[in-house]
Parts: sequence; C-alpha cells; structure tokens
Amino acid sequence: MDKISVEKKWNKRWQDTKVYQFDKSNVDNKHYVLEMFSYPSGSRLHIGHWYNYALSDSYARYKVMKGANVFQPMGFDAFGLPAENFAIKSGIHPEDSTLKNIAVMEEQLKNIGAIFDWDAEIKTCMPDYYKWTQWIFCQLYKHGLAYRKKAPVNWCEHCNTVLANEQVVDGRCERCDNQVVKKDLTQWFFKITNYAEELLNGLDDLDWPEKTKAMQRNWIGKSQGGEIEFQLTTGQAFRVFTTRADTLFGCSYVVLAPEHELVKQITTDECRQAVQDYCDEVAKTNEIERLSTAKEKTGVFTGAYAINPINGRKVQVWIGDYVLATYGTGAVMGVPSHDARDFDFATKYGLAIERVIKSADGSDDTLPFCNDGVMVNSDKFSGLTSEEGRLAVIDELEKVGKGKLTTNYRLRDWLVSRQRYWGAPIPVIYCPHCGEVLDENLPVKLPYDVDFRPDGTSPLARHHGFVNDVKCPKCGADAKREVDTLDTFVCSSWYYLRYPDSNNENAPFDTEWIDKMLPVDKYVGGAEHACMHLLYARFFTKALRDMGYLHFDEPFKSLVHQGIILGPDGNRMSKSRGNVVSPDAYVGEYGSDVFRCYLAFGFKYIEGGPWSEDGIKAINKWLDRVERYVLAAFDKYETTDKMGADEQQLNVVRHNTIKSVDADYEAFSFNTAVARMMELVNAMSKYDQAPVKNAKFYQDTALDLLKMLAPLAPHFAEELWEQVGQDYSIVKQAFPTFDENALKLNTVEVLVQINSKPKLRLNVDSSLDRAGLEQYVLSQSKVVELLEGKQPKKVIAVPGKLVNLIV
RNA sequence: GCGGAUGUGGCGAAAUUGGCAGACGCGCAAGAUUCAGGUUCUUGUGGGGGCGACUUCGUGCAGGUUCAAGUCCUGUCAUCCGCACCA
Repeated sequence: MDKISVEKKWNKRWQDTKVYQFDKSNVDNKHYVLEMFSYPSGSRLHIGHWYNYALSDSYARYKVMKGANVFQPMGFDAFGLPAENFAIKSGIHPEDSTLKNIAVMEEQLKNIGAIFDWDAEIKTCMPDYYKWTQWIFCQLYKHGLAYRKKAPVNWCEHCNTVLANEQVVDGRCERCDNQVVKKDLTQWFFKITNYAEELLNGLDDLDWPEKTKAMQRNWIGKSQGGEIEFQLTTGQAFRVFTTRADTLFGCSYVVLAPEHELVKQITTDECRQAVQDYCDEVAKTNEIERLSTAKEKTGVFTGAYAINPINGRKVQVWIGDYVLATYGTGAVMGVPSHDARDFDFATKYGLAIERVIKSADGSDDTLPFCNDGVMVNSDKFSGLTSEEGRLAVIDELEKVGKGKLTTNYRLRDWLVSRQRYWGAPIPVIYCPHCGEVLDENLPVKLPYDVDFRPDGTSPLARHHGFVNDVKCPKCGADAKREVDTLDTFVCSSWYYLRYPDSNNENAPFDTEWIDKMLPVDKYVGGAEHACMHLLYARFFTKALRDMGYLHFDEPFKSLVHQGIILGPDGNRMSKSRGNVVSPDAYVGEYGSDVFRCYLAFGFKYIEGGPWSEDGIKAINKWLDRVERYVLAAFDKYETTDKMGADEQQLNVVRHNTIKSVDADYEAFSFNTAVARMMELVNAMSKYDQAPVKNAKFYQDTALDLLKMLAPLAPHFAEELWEQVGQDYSIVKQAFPTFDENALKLNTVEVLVQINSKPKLRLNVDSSLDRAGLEQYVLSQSKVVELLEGKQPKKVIAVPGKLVNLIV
C-alpha cells in the first residue's frame, strides 16, 4: 500500500463527508477531549506536538468507536514574548509572523489525520477572542479580584527595559550582559489567594496524577501557625509568622526582609550605610540565588531593637535576604536553638543561643534541636509539649492583642501585568478625576502600528493615539489608557470554556451550553504546567462560577501528562545540543500513520524516552504485515464452517486482544495495545498456514483487528476496510467487544512448586477450587515422584496459578 | 534542603490483588527463499555450569517480612523532575 497517497485520499473524504463531526444536538454522551493548545513560536510541529496530539487523538477516536460524542477542538495560544523578541530582531511584526506560523501548523495538524473540530478553532491573539479575555478581566475587577500594587520587575538599565526571568542569565541581561536590577512598578494582580483553600481541597476529588496534585498542594503551601506582634523600642510594630510559637522564649533576634516597609524608618544612623549597601546588593540578586541553600546566610543589624512579647526581652532587629517580603509577613523570629538556619546565623553573628525545648525523653542534648519536644526555660509554659505549647503561647498573646492563630499560604497573588506589546491590552482607563476606570467598550484593540523596540516604557505607551484618544467612561474627561498587556496565562486560563461556543459574539460563552459541555473529560498536556497553568485555569473556573457565569467547580475532570521524547542521545532536544529530530522527514517517508504508531509503540506514554530510528522501520514493516494477513483472510482458499482446534486457538487470542486493547486505550497505554495487536497478527499468520480455513471466522477476526487498529492508524485501516469490501466508514464502526465465553478455558496450566521452586506444569480442570486443586495435584504420579516419598508439611494452592508444596 | 518520581537483558519495554521475571518489538545468530541486496518465512537469543533431561544466579545496592517479593517494609546509592532558606 502506498501509505502516503492513501492518507491524502482519506483526509479529503473524511473532510468532505464530515464523518466525525461533533453532534451539538445531543450532548448527553459528550466526551470533551482536550490537548493543551500550542504556542506558534517555531513555524512547524515538533515531535512533542505529535506525541501529544496524535496519541490523544487516538484516544478520542477510540472513544468515538465506543459510542461517545467526542468534541476535540484545537487552537493557538498566540500571544507571547517569543514573537515579540523575534520581531525586535527581525523587524517582522509579531502579528504577521504569528499568523503565518499558525497557517503552517494548521496545515500540518490536518495531516495528522486527527478528528479536530476546526469549526471551534481559537486564536487568542484575535480580537474576537481577546475581547472576552478583557471582559473576564473586567468581571474579576468588579468582583474585587483584580487590583494594583507595587511589585519588582527585572530591569536592565542598559537596554532600558523589563526582562522576563528567562532573559536574565546569571543575574545579567541576555542581550547586553549588563547587571540586572529590581525595579518597583505598579502592576495588576489577580487575587488567586482568595481561593487558596478551595484550590487545595478541590484536588482531592480530581482524577489527576497524584504527583501533579502533590505539586499543586506544595505550591499552595498551606501551613498553620501563629502571627506574633513585636513592638519596636521606638514604638512601631510588625508581625512575624511562625509554626513554632512553642520556641518563642528562645527568640534572640528578629529578621526583616530587606524590602520590608519598616526598614528605612527604624535603621539607626550608625547602621544606615551598611543597611543601604546590603539592600542594594540584594536588589541585584534574583530570588533563586537569594534562596539558595548553598549560599551562606547573610544579614545586617539595623541598630533597632524589638520586644519579645512573651517575656519582654529586648532583641536585635536584623535584615536578611533569606526573608522574603512576599511570604508570610515578611519578617521572621530567630530561634537559634531550634532551627538549623537560625543556629548558623546566630553562630556567625554572635547572637544568643538558649535552649527552650528538650527532647521528650531528655536524651538528646545537642543543638540545634529542631524536632517537637517539651518546653523548658519558658516560665509557666515549661513542661508543655511543643504541640500544646504552640497553642498556649498564641492564646496567651491573643489576650493582650499580640498574637493570633492563622493559616498561611505560600501561594501568591498572580501578577498579570506585562510591559510588552504582543498581548491583550488591559481594559483600564486612568482619569484625572475618577482614577482607574474599566473600559467596557470591548475589545480594546491592540494597534498594529506600534514601535515595539525596547526604550524604557511599555511599547503601547509610545502609541499616542492608543494612549490618548480616549475619554473617561464615567465623566467624559480626557484620560489615558493602561499601556501594559496581560500575561498570556490569562488567555490560556479560559480557552477551554470558549471552544464549545467559540463563535458566540454576544458573550464569552453561553452559560447553559457550557454547563452541559464542561468539565473537560480528558485533558492531555505536559507536566510542566502542573502549578501555573493548571492552577490558574482552576482559579478562573471557580471565580466565574462564583459570579454565576457557570455552574461547575473544576475545569478538568481527568488529566494525563504525556512524557517527553528525547533526542537520540537521550538528552532533551535542543538546537544548542544539535539533537533535534523533526517529524517532517519521517512523516514524508513513511506517512503519518506509521509515525503515530511508532510513537504509540516505542514509548510508555506518560514517560516518553529517546527517539530511535530503528523503531519506526519496524512499525512500517508490521503494518505491511497487517496488510498481508488482512488481505489473506479475504483471499481464495479452501473453506470450512467448523470451529476446530486451530480456530479455537486463534479465537482465544482474538478475544484476549480485544479485551486488552480496549483497556489499554482507555488507560493511554498505547505501547501495550500495539503489542497485543502484534500477538493477534502473529496468531493470524499461524492460522494462515492451515490448509483449510473457516473464512467467515478468519475474516471477522481480520475486521476486528482493523477496527482495533483504526484509532492508531486511521488512514491505513480505512483503506484496508474499503479494500476488503466493507462499507464506509470504519470511523463509524463500534469498537469490537469480546466474548467472555471464548476466554473461558476448560483447562488451565498451573505451576507445581516444591519449596517455592518451580518444578512442573500441569494442565488441570479450570473449575477446580483450592481444595480440589490440591487434591488433584497431590494425586498425580509425577508429583508423587518429585516428592520422593516425603509428606508435604504445608500446601498452598492458588486456583488458576500454582500449587506450592512445602516439605 | 524539601517534595515527587525513576532504576528490570545489548536496546525500547512488559508484568491485576505479592504467584512461572523479561510479554511485544528492535538488534543479533543460524537456516530457507532470492543471481545478489532488500523483503518474506522458520528457529534461537538474561548470565554462569553441564553432552544432557537439568542446575544455579539474576529486576541499582544492603537488609527484612512471606510458602512466595520487580511488586510490601527499613536503610542506602544513582539519575531525573518540581519547589526553592516556607519560618
């Protein structure tokens, strides 16, 4: 078979006859299969796209054959930094390059032969999509979930621009190698932290990989503890968060984040220079360096003192880069005796170390002692366990207004402002009289004629018309537009809601309709999105639910991560390594079905692995083998209508294969599905040698094989289906069902072990129970022989498996 | 440092609840077909020992539980991923 030309033929016929179109008229048995949409940065599909899309499509096709009304859309996450950077380098406008890339990728995606519903296609950079992204921004704003505050960005003074983390290499600008510093800008945030608790609890009921759920739990990072107020000797106060209030008596200093608002006020004149120098240094380091455990903890004394509220002691106030302004209260207490890090810090700077917790049995007298134990040297609290003490200390402080029990989350609010051109404009207007006002005259169009080269401001700020041709919607005064754009994660946080209703011009989606279409039944995409995208999307769903726009709690009921296909050298494919394998040459040589089948067979789906060229040749040969035996079944030969021993043998394999392949597809275990089908083909090849064959049975078996293969090699299976005279189309066929009776064997082989060592295999009546099996085996002369006259002390019989005789 | 995973032949990998480790395929070897290469077909293929029916070792390493462990438990090493001093 010329697999390439056959693919063209069937792609066209499928499209012409709309053979697998989603039926919107009845969605009771809908099955929404979604793959993470792609970013059109390179112009062509890479192997990762294929691995994700082609095999998810096989799952979708399998679901169609199982009777589901499958909705499988495709689209493009089209805004983003790479297109803009490419534009700065090449002078090609991001819109032009993006739309061109999309056109190429669309063509390639169509050649996969996937059942994508192109009517539902989304491109996030088009006004008919980002209009609604902006609309959602407005709704979040109106519900108090969008707000502005100052936050640092990476700033290159030489290039006069904001840099993404990705553009900062070892603390320097990737373009000019200049030192990158932090600069505070007022930016927009979404209040995802309002949903921290629900985002955490909701994970329990999701059919997601446990690993992913664990990662999200850690990301949200809930911890219970106490907030304790320290008063400075100069009057001001600040709070620290601690999970170990039981160690409060051992607190000998406190540390503020260098960015803490009090630092400037409280630093004494003698310490001012040192503190200033330290803060300047910290501004140069990124968070990862700052939090590196390999680095020695550093800090400087501010000259200020605070009062430990539990015992009235005066303690020094330090600043240290290991305390983050964004986590907890931006201040921590130092208890050197019971925290390893504090111990190092105190030792280095000569601060007091006093034991206030002893081990429960008193046996461990080393410091630091970081486990729970029993309080000592703690006034009236001495003798309490750590667990009791934590509550008692906070309780005591609460009485005097100096403490409370709190829950702290690691999760931070989501910063959505980008000082970039290629994104959805933030629909806000700044009026000299009314302040910030939403612009609900949507879309706020992204102008085309913008100078997006970096010059110290957001590119849109330089577009005079965009910024200034606007009146305040409230009072009509001359006003100015917001010039930042939205993070592309905003676009991708709701696209799954748009797909089912992507042509709706009156709303982002119809509530009643998406309540029927959502949640997504199977979401497939990379594990790298475990914390950001998947969490943001869950947040959007919950926020929109609380506003009444939809009525379900979670966007993605079931989630699968595909693995990563590595280069032939076992490393991640990258241009710099020179190990990138393009799918194009293989698809061109063998066809998309062969390529898809190789991806299916060569890897465990969720793990991926190194690319190998040998594997694809093997699959090509195997499909040829399939063709030979399917055609052989419909060839002329001497026939019988009896089900003899040969037929029975093949029939058992046939039904076993159906049973296994069905379960394998459901579980995304494509490699074993192919293996089982190979076994069936091997059995057919053996049966083919029989001089007289049961044609009806042989042909039915061949047709079952084609149906099972159709999800993985759709064009190939469709072509053979036609060649053996079946009616169009195999896509519409029900997945084969297996006959339980065909699998029931009269006899089954059991293993006889003596002292757990395999000795003998016996065919026994499969209906025997434990006692019957034991009795039967012991009566066999061969077994008696093996026992050499000894009596078994113990007999373990497992019906259908083995009998173990202990002598 | 914390969290999560992974570790099985020369290679990709299989292996319900603990129940014959290595299915399926690649590669390799031998044979048949072929002028030859390719294709196709047959057989073999974890290591050691034995002519042999057999025997022994074997799932990163070391222990343990069990009649029985790739699977469960403890410890340990290595690799990968994620988060990053989380107070």
